[in-house]
Amino acid sequence: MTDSPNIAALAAPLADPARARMVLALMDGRARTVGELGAAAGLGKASASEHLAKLTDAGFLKAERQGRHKYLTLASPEVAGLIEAMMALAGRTPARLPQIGPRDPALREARLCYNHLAGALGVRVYRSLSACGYLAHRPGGLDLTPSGRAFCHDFGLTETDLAPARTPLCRDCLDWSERQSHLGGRLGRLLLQRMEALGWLRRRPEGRALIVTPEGRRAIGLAFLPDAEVPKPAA
Amino acid sequence: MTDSPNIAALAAPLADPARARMVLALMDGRARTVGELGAAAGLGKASASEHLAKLTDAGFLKAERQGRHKYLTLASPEVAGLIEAMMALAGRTPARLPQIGPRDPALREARLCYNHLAGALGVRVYRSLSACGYLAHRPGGLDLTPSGRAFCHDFGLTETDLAPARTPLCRDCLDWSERQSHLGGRLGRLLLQRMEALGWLRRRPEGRALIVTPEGRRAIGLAFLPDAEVPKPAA
DNA sequence: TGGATGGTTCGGCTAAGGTCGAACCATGAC
DNA sequence: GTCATGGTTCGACCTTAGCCGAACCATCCA
Repeated sequence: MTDSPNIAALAAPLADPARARMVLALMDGRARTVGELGAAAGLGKASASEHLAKLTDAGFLKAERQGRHKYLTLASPEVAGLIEAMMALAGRTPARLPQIGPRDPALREARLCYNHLAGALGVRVYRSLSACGYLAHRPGGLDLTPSGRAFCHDFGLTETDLAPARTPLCRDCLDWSERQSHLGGRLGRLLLQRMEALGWLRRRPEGRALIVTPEGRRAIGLAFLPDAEVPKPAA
Repeated sequence: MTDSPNIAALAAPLADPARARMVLALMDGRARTVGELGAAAGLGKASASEHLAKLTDAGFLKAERQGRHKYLTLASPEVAGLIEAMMALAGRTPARLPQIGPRDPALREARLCYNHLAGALGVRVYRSLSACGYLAHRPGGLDLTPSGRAFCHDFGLTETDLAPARTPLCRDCLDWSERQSHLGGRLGRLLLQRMEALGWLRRRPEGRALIVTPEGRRAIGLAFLPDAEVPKPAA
């Protein structure tokens, strides 16, 4: 009777509004304490603790103790990917309201998705890299081409950054607000870090929205095609 | 306070085991009546009706009346895709049990995913088409190349089959048991239909598993590479 | 050592929702 | 018209689980 994968067990932890808000609050990839997440969800300590225990038991969250604090993060990029995918679908289901995507324009333009860049800017980077032949799309996922590798070097990434490792270098991630892919995986994280180091982007103390600095706006305009054509199938 | 997309509202309908079983029962793309789905979930008429109303309200299912029957199907390929993605993730979360993928080997080899071919065979077809340069992967999705178009003609598909339309011709679908992509979209459906017409595959009256006929096994061995290499990024 | 603070556990309250039988409504068959 | 049947609605029961205050435990600080 129960030979099927337990979708229900996977969905149940997310089915509570308070828990969903907590998970969403972690979508910027940063770690939060129990108290912070409880406050974000409008709960007391007790409820927050129970909810978070449920989420970690279900494998959505990972906990790490530091002194008397307990820091919670999303358990894996796969989890983050599922959440973004659900957001993308949730945005379209409410047939009653045209409320598509985030209201906050800053969130639409550039935001953190777990640990990489998302939003219109993330999609633009992804499309530009694809159009220039820096990313190769294959069935299982995504590869950095040799020319892409060269581009990354010019961009300031090191050999060791791009070395093969256990986790995939490139990864597709469906963008919630744009309904297109942006770049995740280790490379997504590295590019974001580099852009921060270059002063193009800055994180806000709160929230997932990223600040695009004036020089960042200029530099990105030069480095990435504004509305890249998708590579055409070979003739 | 509720400025975030309501993940919870999306997850809640799936969070009940009975409802999850019903949705899973529809993953073969066929339509079922309320009574059939209730029986599949082990429920009475009353409960089945209520659950199914909830699922259709949430946008997961689509209902169509025929006489005194009410036929339910999955609402869209997007929904089917989310379910398969959740199955893929649910298969890995139970850190306690190594229960990966379906127990039924027939289900592993070839099965219906909504309306196209999934399982090891579906992945093989997908990889072979990609390796032969028939499918072009681009950021937003997937395209049929001119040579792929020729292949489809040889395979027995018509011009009108492959004509542009509102719904995408090709679509990635993450395979639950294989953890790789297989081919969805209109082309996925057409290929499956063609394979059935050729007598390569047969549907079972019950369940999602497909029967691979002996001649089908032979023909598929000739038509599709057994373990195709993934196309390498351009040098 | 004592106090402040973050987190967990416990107990009790309450609301939500799943289940079923029974009544009811519609459709189709005779 | 009458009956059988698929589906929905209603009412009652009961379990689940979310919520909080209070007690408790652990850690850090003074």
